[in-house]
Amino acid sequence: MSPTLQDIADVLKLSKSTVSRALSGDPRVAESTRVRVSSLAQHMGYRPNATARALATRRTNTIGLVVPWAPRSLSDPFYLEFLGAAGDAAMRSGYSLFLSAPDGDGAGAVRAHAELADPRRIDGMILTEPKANDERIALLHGIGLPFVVLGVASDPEVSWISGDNTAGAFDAVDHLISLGHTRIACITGPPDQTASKARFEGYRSAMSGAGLPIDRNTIEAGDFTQPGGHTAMRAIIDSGRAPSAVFVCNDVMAFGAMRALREAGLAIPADVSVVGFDGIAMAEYVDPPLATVNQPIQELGRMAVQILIEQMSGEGGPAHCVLPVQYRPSNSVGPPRTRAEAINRG
Amino acid sequence: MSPTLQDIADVLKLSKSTVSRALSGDPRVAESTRVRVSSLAQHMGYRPNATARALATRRTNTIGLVVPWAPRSLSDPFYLEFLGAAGDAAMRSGYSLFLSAPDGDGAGAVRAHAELADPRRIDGMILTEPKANDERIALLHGIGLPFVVLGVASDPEVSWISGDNTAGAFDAVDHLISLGHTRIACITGPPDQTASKARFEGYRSAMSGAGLPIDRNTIEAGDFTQPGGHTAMRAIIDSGRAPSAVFVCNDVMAFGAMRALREAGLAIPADVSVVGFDGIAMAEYVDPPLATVNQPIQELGRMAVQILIEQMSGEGGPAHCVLPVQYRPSNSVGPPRTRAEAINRG
DNA sequence: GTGAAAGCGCTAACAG
DNA sequence: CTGTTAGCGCTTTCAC
Repeated sequence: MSPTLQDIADVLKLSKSTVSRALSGDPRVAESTRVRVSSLAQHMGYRPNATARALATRRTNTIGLVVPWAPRSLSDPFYLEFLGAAGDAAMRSGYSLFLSAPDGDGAGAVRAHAELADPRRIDGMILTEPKANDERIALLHGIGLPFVVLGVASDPEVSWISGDNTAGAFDAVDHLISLGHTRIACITGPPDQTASKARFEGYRSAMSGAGLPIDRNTIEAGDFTQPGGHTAMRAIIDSGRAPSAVFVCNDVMAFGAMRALREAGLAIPADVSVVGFDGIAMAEYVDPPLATVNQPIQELGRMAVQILIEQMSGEGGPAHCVLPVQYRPSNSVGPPRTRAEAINRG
Repeated sequence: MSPTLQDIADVLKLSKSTVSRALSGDPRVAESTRVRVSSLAQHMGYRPNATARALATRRTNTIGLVVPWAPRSLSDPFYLEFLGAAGDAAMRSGYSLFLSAPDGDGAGAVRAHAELADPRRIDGMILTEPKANDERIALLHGIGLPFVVLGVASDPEVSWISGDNTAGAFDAVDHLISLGHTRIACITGPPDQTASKARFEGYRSAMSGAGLPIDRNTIEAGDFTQPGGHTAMRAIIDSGRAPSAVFVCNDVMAFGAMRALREAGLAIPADVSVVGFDGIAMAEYVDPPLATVNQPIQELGRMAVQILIEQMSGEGGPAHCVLPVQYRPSNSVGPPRTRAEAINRG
């Protein structure tokens, strides 16, 4: 058994109250005893029992995080990176991360959140992939547990942090337009997610800002997975005249789309330019390297934890934080064929 | 405040012990009272306080998991998938996952393990990426905390689970040999990790089994990251005559290697065939699709939890479990150029 | 400055 | 079958 407060108290002939105070830096305890206590504690290898402390203080120093499982099957590197950054930040602030990975449908996810969202188990929670009217948000509000959302939440009372989806999408599409593309397809995320909507809005506004029409046949909803991107791209190709460029709402779907294009015998970017979103490491390593919108993933993780800690301390109102993103061109985009040929002809 | 056992007991004019027993399915309690108790509990929305229970039972129903951070930066989808599967399995068995993501060097990782490995905080632990003489294993043994390793541990007292690294590597390299390759490079993982050694051993034995020499200039150590794979491939290319095939010890390094080959103007597989290891989803979506060794990632996660639960129950000795892997050919491999040309001339 | 005592919510002997 | 009694290890009034 590892030593307890009482063990230390016994040796020093003190009460455990005093030992507790000495260790927690209570100013009322004499400097001399503080020194004696802490050096003995060190010597005995004392480590406070987090469970007992949690029971007494009603604070667990633990943050809950539910990562999306279905249908992404957790294969999106974006989440692993986010998770790592959040975990690291939490640990630095003395918090631990409690992880839940619900399987299956929306109901399963909500249930997982409900199970995890026990104020006696965690002090706060990080939510990902918010939907338009997310039941989970209502649930947490009802419970009264502090939380922060990775992604934009409509309720102004809710704290959230997000990359600038609309601006990033705008920049990406605007670049395509500036290269001369006029027929630009879009593969969106699940329609009910706020990130999907925001990125589509960036696409829409860039298109209409340039006076370009949006052909519904070139808009296809994906599910943020590779197979989803593949299927969506295939549908766009099959729907008739292929676009000269496609804006895909996340990187892993873009990989699927690139594959579909190759299978259809279309070259990237000669026939079709492709742009993704997220800026995961893998994007630089596909062929051709994928143009994408870099999200500050590490920063998102760190800030999410920081905002949550503020929320948990109870001070200040809800925080809404939009982090800038950076469009990063690459060889997956080029001028449309007609234009390219014109240039070649000089 | 959510209701406690005492609240239920008060309403029913029972003692909290009885209520506790009724809820935990103790056979001694009368069927009638059990019904009354559980229906009231349900009605009042009673949820046991995990913290209090943990303090009383000295069991936390929590599993600790440290994911490797540096230098992989958590960008390897293999770990996210493993994490998800383990989390899911844990939850189904009534356990929660406690996550730690140490930053930086080996010392930081060991410290993170030491912090997490508190028997009063978690009941057991899953370790990843074991090294040959891993201090963390000694540490956990010293603490007496049950744990299971993802990867092979040399100490027979330690439970572990692993894909069949050597056989998988052998099959992959053997396939290359059967296509006529004789000069096959190898990019290994960090030399101190057991998985690196085992995969290299598969490579070595396939080569020597076919009577092929191993050229040290074509063996390069990577670090399981994309940039690492890129650098290693570059070094092999620069070292002199390029090999006609390369076996890369994980998929993300293979992506880096493919990029290095392209940058050097070498075609895949016409000039150089590439095989990876792990079977992450992304492998199917690069161009050309990467031949790789499929690990049963989901199964590894599930089994790791299952073995750990057995260890924690104290019954049975250490378990050592090797799961079969499956080599999956794809378009990133083909016959060597000379042979291909010979066939063409046919 | 320090100690005594109560209690966080639950489980686990030990009685009856 | 059920109640009583002790804790699990820590924090936190309230006294002195």
